[in-house]
Amino acid sequence: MAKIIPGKNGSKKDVITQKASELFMKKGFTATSMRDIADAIGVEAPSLYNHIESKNAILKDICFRIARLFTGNLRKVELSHQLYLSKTESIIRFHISMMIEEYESVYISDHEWKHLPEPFLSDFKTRRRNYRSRLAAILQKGIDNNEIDAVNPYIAVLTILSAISGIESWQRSGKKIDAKLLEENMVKLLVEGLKYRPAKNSAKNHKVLEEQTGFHKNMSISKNRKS
Amino acid sequence: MAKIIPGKNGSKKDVITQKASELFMKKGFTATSMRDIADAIGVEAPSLYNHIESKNAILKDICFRIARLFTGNLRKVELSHQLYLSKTESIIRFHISMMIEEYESVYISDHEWKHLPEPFLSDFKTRRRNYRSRLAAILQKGIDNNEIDAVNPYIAVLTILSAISGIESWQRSGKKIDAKLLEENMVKLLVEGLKYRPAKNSAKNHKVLEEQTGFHKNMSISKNRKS
DNA sequence: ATCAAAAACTAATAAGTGTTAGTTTTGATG
DNA sequence: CATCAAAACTAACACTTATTAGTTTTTGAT
Repeated sequence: MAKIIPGKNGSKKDVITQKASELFMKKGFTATSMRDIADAIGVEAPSLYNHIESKNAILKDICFRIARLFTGNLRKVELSHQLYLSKTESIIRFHISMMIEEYESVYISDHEWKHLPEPFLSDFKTRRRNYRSRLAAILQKGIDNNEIDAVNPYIAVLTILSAISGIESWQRSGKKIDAKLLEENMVKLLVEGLKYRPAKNSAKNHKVLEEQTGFHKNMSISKNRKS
Repeated sequence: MAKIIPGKNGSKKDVITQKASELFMKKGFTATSMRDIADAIGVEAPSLYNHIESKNAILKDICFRIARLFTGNLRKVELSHQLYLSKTESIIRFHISMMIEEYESVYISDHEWKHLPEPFLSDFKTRRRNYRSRLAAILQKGIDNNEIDAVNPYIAVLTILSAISGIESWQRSGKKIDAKLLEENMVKLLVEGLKYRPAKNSAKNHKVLEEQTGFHKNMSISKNRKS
């Protein structure tokens, strides 16, 4: 009789959750059956129900655990004393490291949350909206403080978060990139884009582009800077 | 007897593909049944097979149509005479406008491609890899040319593409943002992050951050610039 | 060794899946 | 109106789904 062997620091439930995460990520939540999970563990499907409540409950556990981690970090950053740009950067770094260390769970809570059953679905969406608002509020204060350039903070939040959530597909794509290199490059790209830059400093560089290509005419990025 | 009413400029097959796209996006490919699609159109499920080959074929059509559009644009940009930063910007703009105008199809080809049946799955993955490589090559030339700051081009490509693919969740989130505003803000964030900036120009701003928070010590973004 | 609880098993259920076969209805043409 | 193909229908198939019920095996403590 096959059995579930609990890992060093995890219950049998954790073993199931972990194998399920792997499969949810590889095949998607709906396309993964209880039999798939059971097979991967080496056990019959009904046996799983001695440890878990339902397939939906596995998804719920994954999504809400990740949500708690992100919310916990956000609270810590909100209470810290840093410049708003630094707060933003440290949140970005947290997201990246979560994506690297827990990418299966984070991926699932990013991509499969829509299959949560009510009332968890509504709850999750509310928390998600709330998280983004609080992050946008930090950006807004950074803008008011002249640390961050005048962008629409909601668009910036969305851009940043979705940029980071794409790391997963990179993980999977064979060339595993060094984590530190990945983090530094992404932070650079995202934070440089946010930084407030007095107009004079960037004028020189812009000029070059205008002269050579008519850059300013139909595709300037500085034209609508105030909007 | 209910029937499929073809739209102004589309066959009955197009009607099916379009309704299917809506549902694939809202519920996911696997969670959407042929009966769901048929119900949404107001017809019985087997009737669909007078117009389409299979459920998988609907997905295949969606994914490869979008792939063709992106590849077509990329070729055009590659052949154009612009600075590499401008090429990058115009590709970014194309992605954003595709996301706004065809967000259901683009979303599906971004998120549901893994459910493609072979041999289409392998084909799609190859095209995807290829597209990213060509985009990374443009960035690399921009770096060599001192138009783009020295980042890892693969990471930059990934960051940019996934940032843009996140627009969808914004569309859905109620507050539909003005398309032009969205585009300008995203382009600004992403292109500013790429731009080559001689070290001197940004020094002043950096100084402020260092003095106030010890920013440079454990979370500098300029330290590892070479890596 | 005994006994109870935990956890595995088999069997079964009711519902849902994509799809095919065969039949009827529809709509345009002569 | 008659005809014929296009396109709808109903019925059915062969599977798969998550989950429950009931039974047997395993495990660990006495």
